Amino acid sequence: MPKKVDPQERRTRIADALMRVAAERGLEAVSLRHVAAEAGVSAGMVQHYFRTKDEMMVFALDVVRERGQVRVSRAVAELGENPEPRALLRTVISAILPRDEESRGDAKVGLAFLAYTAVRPEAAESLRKDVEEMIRYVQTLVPVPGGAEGLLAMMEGLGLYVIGGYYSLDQALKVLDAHLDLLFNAGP
Amino acid sequence: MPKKVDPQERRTRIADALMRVAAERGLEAVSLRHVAAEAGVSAGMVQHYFRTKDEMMVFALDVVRERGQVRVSRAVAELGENPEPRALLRTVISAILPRDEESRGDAKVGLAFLAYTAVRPEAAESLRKDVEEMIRYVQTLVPVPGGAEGLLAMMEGLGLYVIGGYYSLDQALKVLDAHLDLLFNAGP
DNA sequence: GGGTTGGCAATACGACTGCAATGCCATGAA
DNA sequence: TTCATGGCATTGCAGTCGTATTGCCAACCC
Repeated sequence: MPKKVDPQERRTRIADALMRVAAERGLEAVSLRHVAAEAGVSAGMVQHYFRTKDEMMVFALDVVRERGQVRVSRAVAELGENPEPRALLRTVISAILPRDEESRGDAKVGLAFLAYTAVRPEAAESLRKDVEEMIRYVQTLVPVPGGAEGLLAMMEGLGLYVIGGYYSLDQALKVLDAHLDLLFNAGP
Repeated sequence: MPKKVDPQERRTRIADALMRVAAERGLEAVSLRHVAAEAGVSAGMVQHYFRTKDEMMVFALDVVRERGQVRVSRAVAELGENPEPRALLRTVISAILPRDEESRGDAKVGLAFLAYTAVRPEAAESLRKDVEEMIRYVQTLVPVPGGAEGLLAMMEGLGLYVIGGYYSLDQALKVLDAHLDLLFNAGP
């Protein structure tokens, strides 16, 4: 067995290229050849690591999700032990909102994938699991009934608006804080 | 000058077909030939009314926006004169959320266009105007500072979740009502 | 050091794309 | 009736797509 490489590394390398293409030119510009060119490899190699385009897409989607989770975990870790629910929520949500160029790109790609899965429900499962998990998690932190779902919805919407350039990140955070005020003053 | 037809009617007819294709199979399945087939006309005719594909897309986007505005206007009209701000907001927002199959399709297409314009800022202008107008309008109705932006963001997020199938429309409306409770009890 | 095998490149193929060019045909003006 | 013209259909073209196939090449085992 000759030439050993790390397939996982190759795959994420390719997926990274995919995400750059998707963030800059949209998901519909994602083709084997474009991704290969962006990754600086041959189209044949892309095919070697992803037997089909859909396989590549699903993998890339997973990478986006994972990077998001890492961002959240890191932000939460910086918060120390036993943080207040409100501070925790703010940290989690502001870690999810598009902050720098990387997370902005990820958000764009995520949006594109959302539209993608809105029509291919079979590819939506991993997204679905994430969202439901998130809802349950936030529900344990929000003191107002029905408030968790609303807060998450608002988060998504704020993300949309930030991507679209309607709000800056600062404005979005102000709106978020105002809403947290509402939630945590109406509580006990 | 022979055979007079109504070009506007033809164009909206084609745009309708475009939207059916996009709602069922995604925006990337929108091609001149598919749209033509769906509309039951020849591909040449589509080309005759839209010199380029982008022209067709932009037109279709406008149709989606317009249909949304009509839905809102109708719902508001049914409300009678001088409605309470809260009732007005609830009516407007629940008219925007995906309700029946038509508005659900429109929402899917809108989502796809959002991803589309996230990468083609030049096509986003009409969307942008709509959003900003909406923000200003809602600001006149919400008694809490920063509450309008949050409410709209929440609306967008709820729309996403309903499209994605995470929430039913009823659940989304419950969440909306809970949030309106918060807003209008915290106010004066 | 020959043979085997994993890693990758190159090519070919059929389907599909957006778009331009061309042609037919019915109509209304002359 | 003739003919110019707007409305539309057809066809062709150059390019890109995803995928299957094939072949080369370097590396390891024996």
